[in-house]
Amino acid sequence: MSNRPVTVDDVAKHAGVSIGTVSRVINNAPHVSRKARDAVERAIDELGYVPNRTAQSLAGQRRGSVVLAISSDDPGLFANLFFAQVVTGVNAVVEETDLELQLVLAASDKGRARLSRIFKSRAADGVMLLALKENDPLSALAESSGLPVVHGGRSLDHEPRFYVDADNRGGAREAVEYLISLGRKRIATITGAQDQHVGVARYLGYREAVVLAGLDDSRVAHGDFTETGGEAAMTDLLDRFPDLDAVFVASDAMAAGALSVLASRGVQVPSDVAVVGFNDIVTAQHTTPALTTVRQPIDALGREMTRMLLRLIDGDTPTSLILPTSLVRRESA
Amino acid sequence: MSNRPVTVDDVAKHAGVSIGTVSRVINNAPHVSRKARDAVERAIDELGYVPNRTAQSLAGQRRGSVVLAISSDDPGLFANLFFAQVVTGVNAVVEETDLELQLVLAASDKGRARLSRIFKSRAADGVMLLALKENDPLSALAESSGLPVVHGGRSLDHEPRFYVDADNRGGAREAVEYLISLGRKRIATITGAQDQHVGVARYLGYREAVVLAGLDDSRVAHGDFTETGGEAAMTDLLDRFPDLDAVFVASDAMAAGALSVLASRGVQVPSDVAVVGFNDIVTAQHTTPALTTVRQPIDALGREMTRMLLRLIDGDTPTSLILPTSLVRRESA
DNA sequence: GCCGAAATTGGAAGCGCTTACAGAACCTTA
DNA sequence: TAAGGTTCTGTAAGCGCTTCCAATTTCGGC
Repeated sequence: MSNRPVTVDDVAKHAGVSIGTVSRVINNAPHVSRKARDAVERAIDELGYVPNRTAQSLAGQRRGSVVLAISSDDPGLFANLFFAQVVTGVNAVVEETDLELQLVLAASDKGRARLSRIFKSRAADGVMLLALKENDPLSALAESSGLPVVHGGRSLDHEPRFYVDADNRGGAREAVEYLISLGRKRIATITGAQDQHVGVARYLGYREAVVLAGLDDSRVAHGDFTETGGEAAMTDLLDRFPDLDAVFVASDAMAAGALSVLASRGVQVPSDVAVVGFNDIVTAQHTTPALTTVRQPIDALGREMTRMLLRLIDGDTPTSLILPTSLVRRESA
Repeated sequence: MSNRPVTVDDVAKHAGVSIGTVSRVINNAPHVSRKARDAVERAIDELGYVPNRTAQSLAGQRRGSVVLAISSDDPGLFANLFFAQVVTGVNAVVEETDLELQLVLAASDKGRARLSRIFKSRAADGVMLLALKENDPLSALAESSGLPVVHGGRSLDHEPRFYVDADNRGGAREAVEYLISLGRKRIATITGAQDQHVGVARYLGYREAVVLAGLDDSRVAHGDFTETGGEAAMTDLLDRFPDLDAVFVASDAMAAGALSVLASRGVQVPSDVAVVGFNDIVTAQHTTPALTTVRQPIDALGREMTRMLLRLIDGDTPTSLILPTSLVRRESA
């Protein structure tokens, strides 16, 4: 066992060909005779040769890696099932290629700086960006970098060129229509942050459904997607609209908060007030009562983002995608 | 704006020095005069130069990246808060360096192959391995690769050279001692998979506490860490030991299952039976009643693994770490 | 104001690969 | 069988950087 790793030269020598030929075999480029190819492949096997990615990318034009970047202000945000699931989906597709997956959590300035260096120095073949801040300077940088960039979700200020998003508006609308079909008439909503596209879209879905049914859309409290935010909003709602008979909550976390407020006030769910959440995080199965909610295809989001990025890298021009949601009926509505 | 990225040569020319000097400045190596350093730094600024990582690692000895690998058989496993939190911790430390973080989910053969290529071709400066299978061939490969490797958790068959683990045994023991301090006498346990170190360690902690207190340690049902496994085990326990007054459950997921069985049998928690879980996943706050559980410092696990790896890369010899757990008291005990 | 040692610098040789380019080998056709 | 294509193959020039070495400069002490 030599200590020095095996290189193309070793393979070339062993196979009795030139390094050019070895390289062609590795990249299965044309213009290699059957005989030469066999010899090289045997040599690779016998020597246990593994190409040096670094050298490949320095010499060639592809970097050999894609990055998944999460840009937000909340350092704890990644500790969230949502991202874990996105990563799973991304990985499933990346795994089929020989690309490497690089993760960048751009919650801090350091993280952001790192990401912008990647853009500037084109240190990857492409980037998937989950930009959670509105007006994220990174989005602009990403677009102008010339690197293939796929966005997860949209933002209020700017529709990215290529993105994959869930049908937040449609999902919300479906949820509310379901409540209506249950005979509920005084339907409130707890919205998510209204400075984010997702928050606005779900609110819009609510209004759309309520207004189309000729119902009152004024029972609104604004939340921030967190559990405590949900508690506050539910309390507020109950105080202002004691007559409400259903609530569409723009996230499961907020819904969990809402449920506990409802319970502590002695309000029966779903008999007195029906509750529907959004996201279908695991927790939704364990609330009391189990939460009826809108499921987002999160791993599909990851998968489709990655597929889209790969096509972009290949020079294709994919079209952005809106993934359908689905209502998961449990006990709360 | 030229299209060609700025290189050392450009900087050297602009600063009126040689590329050797530029390189020294970049890597802040000694033997550079104040004057030269200033000139180079100014040039870097003015030109917006960003070193090409690929070239750096090809020329130098460091790769510039570390990998976080999760080796398991369950493709869905990563979609688990545990990993998301580990990643958060890892990222926090990696972010302080100029290393890149590469993620490898080695659940499939492809993933595993990828990981072993990394080992063989030393395509990273080091790897953090969360090997969840016992007897994972990857562990052996990792050790023999000569690359710095830090393990998260231990395995039954083999104590890794460098690892970070939670104090599973001590945490379990503390949980059971707490139940004892509550006056419970007939304490059962639902164990985790007994072919994993973590499962065995928690079981050992249970026995240690129970036996030391002179109580009976025979009320045991084996689970598999899943919710349904917890349900089955709880049912079994209730049938075999109708007199039990407490259960230490080796994971929160199983505890959730146990709680629902308890509820359906009309057993009051905690008055009839006290329940303590392990892990403190988010769900633990939302069960009914809220679950008393042992918290693992998961992000600390990620952080410490990374610190350990960095030291290893620097040529130090760190010592393995066992991180303390803490009991989180909620309503179930 | 001179000497040797130490600090600084430039230049060049790679790192392991890809990719023209040009030459060699092999087929076609007439 | 020779001309004119094709298809292979080897060679060499980089990719952008680090680092070694030798050359140059600087500097303290006499």
